[in-house]
Amino acid sequence: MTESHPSPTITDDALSASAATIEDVARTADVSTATVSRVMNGSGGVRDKTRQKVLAAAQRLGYVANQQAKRLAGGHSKVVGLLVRELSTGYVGEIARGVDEALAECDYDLMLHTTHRKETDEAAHVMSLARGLADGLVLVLPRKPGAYLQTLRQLQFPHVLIDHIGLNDGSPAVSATNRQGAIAGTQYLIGLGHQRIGFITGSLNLGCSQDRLEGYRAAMQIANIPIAPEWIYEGDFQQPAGYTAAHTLLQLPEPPSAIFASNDVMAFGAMEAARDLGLRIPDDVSIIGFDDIPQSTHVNPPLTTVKQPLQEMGRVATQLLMECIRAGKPCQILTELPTELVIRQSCSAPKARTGLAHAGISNS
Amino acid sequence: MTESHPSPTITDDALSASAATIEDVARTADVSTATVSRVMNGSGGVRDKTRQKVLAAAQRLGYVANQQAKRLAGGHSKVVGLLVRELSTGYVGEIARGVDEALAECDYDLMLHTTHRKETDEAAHVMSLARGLADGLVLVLPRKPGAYLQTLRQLQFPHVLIDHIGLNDGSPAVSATNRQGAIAGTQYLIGLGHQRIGFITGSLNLGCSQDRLEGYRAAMQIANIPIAPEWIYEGDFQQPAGYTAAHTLLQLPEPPSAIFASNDVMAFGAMEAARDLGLRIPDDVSIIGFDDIPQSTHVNPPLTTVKQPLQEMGRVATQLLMECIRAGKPCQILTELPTELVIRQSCSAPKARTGLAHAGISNS
DNA sequence: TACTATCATGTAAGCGCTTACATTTGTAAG
DNA sequence: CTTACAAATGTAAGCGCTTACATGATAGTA
Repeated sequence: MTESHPSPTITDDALSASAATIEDVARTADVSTATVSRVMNGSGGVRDKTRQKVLAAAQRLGYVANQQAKRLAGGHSKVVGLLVRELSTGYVGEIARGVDEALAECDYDLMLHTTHRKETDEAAHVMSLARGLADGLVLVLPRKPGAYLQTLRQLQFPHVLIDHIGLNDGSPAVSATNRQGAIAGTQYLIGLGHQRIGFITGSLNLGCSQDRLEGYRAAMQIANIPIAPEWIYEGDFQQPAGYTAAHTLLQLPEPPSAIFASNDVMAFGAMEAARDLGLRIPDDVSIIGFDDIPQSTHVNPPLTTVKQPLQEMGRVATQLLMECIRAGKPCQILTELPTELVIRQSCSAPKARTGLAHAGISNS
Repeated sequence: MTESHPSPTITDDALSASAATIEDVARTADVSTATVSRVMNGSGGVRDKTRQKVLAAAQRLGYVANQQAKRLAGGHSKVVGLLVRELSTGYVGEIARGVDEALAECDYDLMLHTTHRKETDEAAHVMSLARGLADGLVLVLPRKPGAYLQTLRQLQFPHVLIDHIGLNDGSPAVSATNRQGAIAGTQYLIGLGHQRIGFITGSLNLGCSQDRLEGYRAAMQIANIPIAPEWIYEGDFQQPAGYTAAHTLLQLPEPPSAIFASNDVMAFGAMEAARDLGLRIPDDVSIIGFDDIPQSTHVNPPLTTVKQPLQEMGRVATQLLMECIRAGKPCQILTELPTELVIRQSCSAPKARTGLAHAGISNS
């Protein structure tokens, strides 16, 4: 296709430019392709002298096996697919990093697919990954897994979910102790003396959002603090939602003295809103997040948050996946990794607030 | 290997569990595989009635083409490889995002490979991507491209470099106007009244680092300000280096009143160092970065920086790549995208000259 | 009605590899 | 020096797809 016209350097091309196949190596080493394959894959049963010969030939020709052909012929592709929503937030980045590291250890490659592109294609892409491209799949916070999860299971295709919607539908999954984390965060706030605590939820169609909300509720109930309905604001894990939520909450007749955002990104939004309203953090309002993404250390003030071991989640999920691949079928395990309260400087005991005298409407 | 023993549910398996092949579809639709292929690829020359029949069959069987086979048989894999160092810094994330978006538009998939794993394997992986896995390659800040870049060119394998080491060795590349950016940043500092300006370089084996350093030098020279050798500190683009550098610079007998870090991450380190030394930013020391990664807005104070259009670089590189793929060979283009000074709050006039120097800023 | 163009389909040869199985070679025992 | 068996190697059949080419169907023309 690329090279059809005769060129004066055909011989050269054949030797260097166009890629060497297993057959070229076989010919050069004067053995069969089977032997070359055996040598390249270390399958044994090859005399040492022959092995050397083949290795030398491969080296000389710069032979690199064609992965597609390899996979097609029944081998493994040494690729696992990673399905994420997008890569801009630190959240996914951290998970991806964990996945990548675990993969590196077993010499696998990563096929990344972001679903924020077109929601509709998600299923098609998953299937295409499963149908030949990858040996396994890690799905982070899948959007609409209903469409393919069952197929994946039917196909016995190795896959692991991270932060799945929460239904135990038989696929292995790893997540964090969301409920416990939310309880810890809320109790910390309560311990500081807060009574009126606002809560910004994540997308409520996600299991983890539900769990966090529930944790908040549980902690409040344990402390015997009734929750005013208007304290709970439905967000979507995006910064603007955090901003709007906090903006609304803080202008309530009796505003909360602390705000618990279901993830750090929304907490950032909340901080922005507070600042725009002329409120100091944590003096006028305490803000706590969830996730502990890298940025959390850098914001001003550094954000107190419930740490999710993101990287480790990726890592564990991948290791689980490798086991599935080895076993040739999904292993039905649900793993929960512990969350941990990371105390930084965005929370303090509540103080009498001066009020909203000057709501400076300045945006950079 | 996995399934060799006869199972009692063979028929069931064939129908639902094990994946449908083109042959299954052909049989179901009562046509040849060639026709199915033509339908699935929209190659035309199929009667409408037949098309419907095939489509229906495919639908019913849940048929998804096997990419490996497709690619092997001469088609395109619709995959491009993305080679990056790591994914933790926002820098790569932004680029990857641009790449991903551009890819989404042409319905390509992304194969991610991080080189921070093992430097030695870089070449092998590149070749394995080139040998079948991908249709093209985007290389971000490659470590040791010498080993394979030439091969890639010889193979006429479509590839584009981002932030390449700077040698114009014939591969298409996109980068930012590093020199110009550094000049702009330095001149901004000078305009504020700074004379003693420290500079933290990136890894000096990288072209972009050289260019930025050179830009700094040029701007200083233009302003006729001699540079004390100790003002220039060699960093490596990592936060700790920024910390150490600033820590050292700020404890000089005559410390600089401003520090220009070659990337934002090092600027964050510098800010940390300044704070640890009890210095206020920007009152006691001005700090400026390079890149404008997402975090830069969130740090305290928000970082003034030279923006590199990271996302766009990824996007442009990808578009370039698609052209190469279409053309079937690398197009020799060097693209430079403009940098832009983003003024936030980490720089001000030096303390000693407060009030005097605010005039020279040309940016409204 | 017979005879071409023209279009729709089928046929089959690979793509580069793995692997079960067949064949050859080497070797130790009879 | 056979004989038998294990180890090394070769043979060839796919894996699921694309695509040049062959074939059959359809329709237009004389």
